[in-house]
Amino acid sequence: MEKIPLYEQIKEALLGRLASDHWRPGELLPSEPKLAEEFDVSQGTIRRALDDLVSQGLLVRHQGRGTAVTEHTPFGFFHLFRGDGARELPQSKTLRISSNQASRTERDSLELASGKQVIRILRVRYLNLEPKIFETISVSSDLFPGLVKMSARDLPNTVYRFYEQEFGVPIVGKRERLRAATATKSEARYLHVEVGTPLLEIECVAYSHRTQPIEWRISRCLTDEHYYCNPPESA
Amino acid sequence: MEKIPLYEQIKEALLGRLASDHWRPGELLPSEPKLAEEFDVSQGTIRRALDDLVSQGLLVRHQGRGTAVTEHTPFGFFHLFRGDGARELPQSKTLRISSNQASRTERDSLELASGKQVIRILRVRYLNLEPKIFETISVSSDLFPGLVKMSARDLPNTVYRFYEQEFGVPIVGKRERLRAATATKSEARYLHVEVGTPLLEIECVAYSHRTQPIEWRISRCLTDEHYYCNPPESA
DNA sequence: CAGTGGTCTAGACCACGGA
DNA sequence: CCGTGGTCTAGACCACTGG
Repeated sequence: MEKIPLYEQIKEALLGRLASDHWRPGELLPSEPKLAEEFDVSQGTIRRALDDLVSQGLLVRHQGRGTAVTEHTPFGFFHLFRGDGARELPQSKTLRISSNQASRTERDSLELASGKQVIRILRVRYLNLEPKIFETISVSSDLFPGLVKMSARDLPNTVYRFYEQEFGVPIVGKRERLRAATATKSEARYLHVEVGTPLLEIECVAYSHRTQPIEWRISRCLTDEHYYCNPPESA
Repeated sequence: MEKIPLYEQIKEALLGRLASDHWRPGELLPSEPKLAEEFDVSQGTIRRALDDLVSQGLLVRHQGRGTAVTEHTPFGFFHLFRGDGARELPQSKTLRISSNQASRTERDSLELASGKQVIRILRVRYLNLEPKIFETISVSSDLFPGLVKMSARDLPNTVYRFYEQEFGVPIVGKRERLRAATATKSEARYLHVEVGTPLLEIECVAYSHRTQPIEWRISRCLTDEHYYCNPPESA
């Protein structure tokens, strides 16, 4: 028999509601006394559950106002900084959106059954108006119906909010792997550098609640004027 | 007037004892009721302070045993993984230990006054017996008296434990910046690759308690068979 | 077994935000 | 002003560790 603490059960219940869009990002949750009454536990137990979700980054507390679902800023997940430490929001130009049979790597990363389809997005991202990142994104076709028929022009700059608003798929965590690489011919063309220029390769799997993988992404970045920061800069 | 919560004051007090080596790594702290009595607060307040320090990675709890000062494993801070996800401990060969006037970058990173001396350590690190990392380390001469007179042969494989045990300087946090680079002539020689081979450059400032910078390090890594992982793999 | 941390309760008072 | 979360208390019972 498993012995699961009350606050874990409550976390799980709240997680379910968050995942199913029961509350929208930015929306206030019921107050702690309300939740305590609903789950028939003490306020302290509710606090413990909420605290955990806050430290996971899913909720934000505001004294005097309430506890709200986190609104993910475009910055939240972007780890590239300018040499002087300033943050800069990338502009994106989507090159192609296509649908394909998932490759072995895509199936592994996204935990897809063999034979499943994925949607691939190819884009170039600009920092300070200069092309700095060449990026390929893969997501399951099942989770994003109709995405493949979108025009490249209509794909927004930052896709995580878009995933959430258009397809109800929230991105709340990611795991990244970094390597050094060199520019291929096509990357060199898009990034205006020579073939063989060193690039920082960031392979990223983004997760929704409960660690379900949603998106697999490879970003190949020019780091002549930027760097990847861990942990992200405070400012 | 500042209003500082009790648990923050207690954290600060405990932090002071940790920094001054009042308790050794691995050693058990007094129990929660003992600490509560000593600080004249309730056990809950002590728990809150300890919880915070645990989540900072400074303490570890063991139900039924007690709360202990974290012993930092050599793995704790090493973020390079093999392609298959396995962790591997690097072997190190120290090439040179020297003392120099701190450069501008070193002064900035280590928050040193101008004119201060630093000790520089040059080494090559091996993964699976192959040279994979070329590393330069800088620390303040003031904090590590006598280090410069050590033989390169006697410098241990992993230096953070060494800093703590020999000089009473604990490393409890770090900030890393990553870039793509290419091998210089001397790096190419030591790493057995060609000049221009892409390298992952990790610039790292390591901190002791209360965010005092202790060590500045640049690691230039071959990532043909390894990657940098964020967050670190669970296993 | 005694002592530890882990969970949970019920209450108090405070600081802040918005109406 | 009221309702929110933030801090703090005092106590209960449980689960685990060690001798």
